[in-house]
Amino acid sequence: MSWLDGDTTAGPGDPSSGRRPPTRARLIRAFMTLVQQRGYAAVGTAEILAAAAAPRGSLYHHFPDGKSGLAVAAVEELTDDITGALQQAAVSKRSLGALLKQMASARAAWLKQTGWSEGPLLGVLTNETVPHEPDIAAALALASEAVTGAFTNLFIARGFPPDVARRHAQLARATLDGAMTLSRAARSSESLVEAGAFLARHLATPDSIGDTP
Amino acid sequence: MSWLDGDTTAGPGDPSSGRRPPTRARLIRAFMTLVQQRGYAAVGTAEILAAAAAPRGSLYHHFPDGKSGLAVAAVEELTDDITGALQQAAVSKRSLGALLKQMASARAAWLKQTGWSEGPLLGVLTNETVPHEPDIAAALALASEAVTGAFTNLFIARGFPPDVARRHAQLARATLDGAMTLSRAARSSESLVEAGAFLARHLATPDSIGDTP
DNA sequence: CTATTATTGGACCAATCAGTCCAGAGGGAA
DNA sequence: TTCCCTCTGGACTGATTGGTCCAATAATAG
Repeated sequence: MSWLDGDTTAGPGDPSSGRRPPTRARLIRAFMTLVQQRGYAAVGTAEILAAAAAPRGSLYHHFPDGKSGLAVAAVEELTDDITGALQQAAVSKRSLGALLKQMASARAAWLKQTGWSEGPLLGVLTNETVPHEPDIAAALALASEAVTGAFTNLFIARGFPPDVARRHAQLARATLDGAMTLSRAARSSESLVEAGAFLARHLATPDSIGDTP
Repeated sequence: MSWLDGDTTAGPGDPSSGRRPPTRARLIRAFMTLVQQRGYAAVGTAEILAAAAAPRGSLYHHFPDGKSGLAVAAVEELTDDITGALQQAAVSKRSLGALLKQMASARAAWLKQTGWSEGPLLGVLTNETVPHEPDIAAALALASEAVTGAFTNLFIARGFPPDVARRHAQLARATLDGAMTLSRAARSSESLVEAGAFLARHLATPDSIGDTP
């Protein structure tokens, strides 16, 4: 449940004792970290290569499409991380309110710990690439649907009817991601904490819906 | 109430009949539009200059700090637009629910109209510049506080106690901004429409709070 | 008018960008 | 060994980056 704990950089790639992850995985991790800090366009390939301790040839060997191909792979891997964590959450015994609060506080802790230097990867990629990078935009659309679907399944597993579950999923995602950016701008957890409390209060119980007119 | 209607590019600068706005204003508007489309780092000064039909010398005359100075000015101007619109909304006679719904649907209409090619300016700037552009980050922190304050005043004007008003302000901002990015990724208004409906339902009446333990 | 300041127009620069290319290291399989 | 293929290492390139500099041109003041 690494993503629920707010850690995007752990992941697999470290199967045995102290072996270094393969180059491809190191490139993806370096890309994620740097883009979370400063966005897609501001991060150069040279910097990614340095952070991953990989030569230039390896980047274009593993990702023939270059930087944008690396972005697509990173989006896909992050999607797997997130949906995996949400699946685990769905089958866990924790209450919905506790889960939503934990999602918010985990992100708040991560932001604070990194000195507000890292932000939401899918969000920044969306706002930087949707109009003019069709490959990345397509990957983001798929990722968005997958994550919303995983959130929806979580709400369904907690007893909501599918249509309500999906709307609550959209809400939870929007509020958490938005609060993350606001917290970053203000360098304060206030927004994220309030978001978690609010979601736990209003989305946690099926009978609090009140929108069947 | 241009910002409530989702139009960020209108603004002043056109006082008399058909006079062209002065260079400084044109630079800011060009910057806003381009950054909303593709982010801060991906937009070059040459492109901004071309869009504003201004020579290079003018940029560094009006903004001695260059691109980052232009960003700070754009953030300040957008902040004024937003807080002005919210002040008007606060003194208007419209219901809170109607206002929140309108904010969401105005953004949805704007996104759709531009082919999902423009996004939230403050959000993308936050996630691109906070760790390594101190001037812009400072402007964003001020802007964030000002906008949250304006939202808070709106809730206070509708009868909420100050502390609840501020928390609802954080919530409304986070949810609307987050939903905007999600809508952009999915190229669908679904998320924004749901966000507006949800906020109108849960933040509109003072007695729906239920959080005084 | 002249003097002064504000603004424009654009040539120019060093640094950096993403991407290309290829020689060769490494490691199984035969 | 030899063959084959994956992967690495890094030199190189043309385009573009943000920024500097200054002469030419309004615009305003006296």
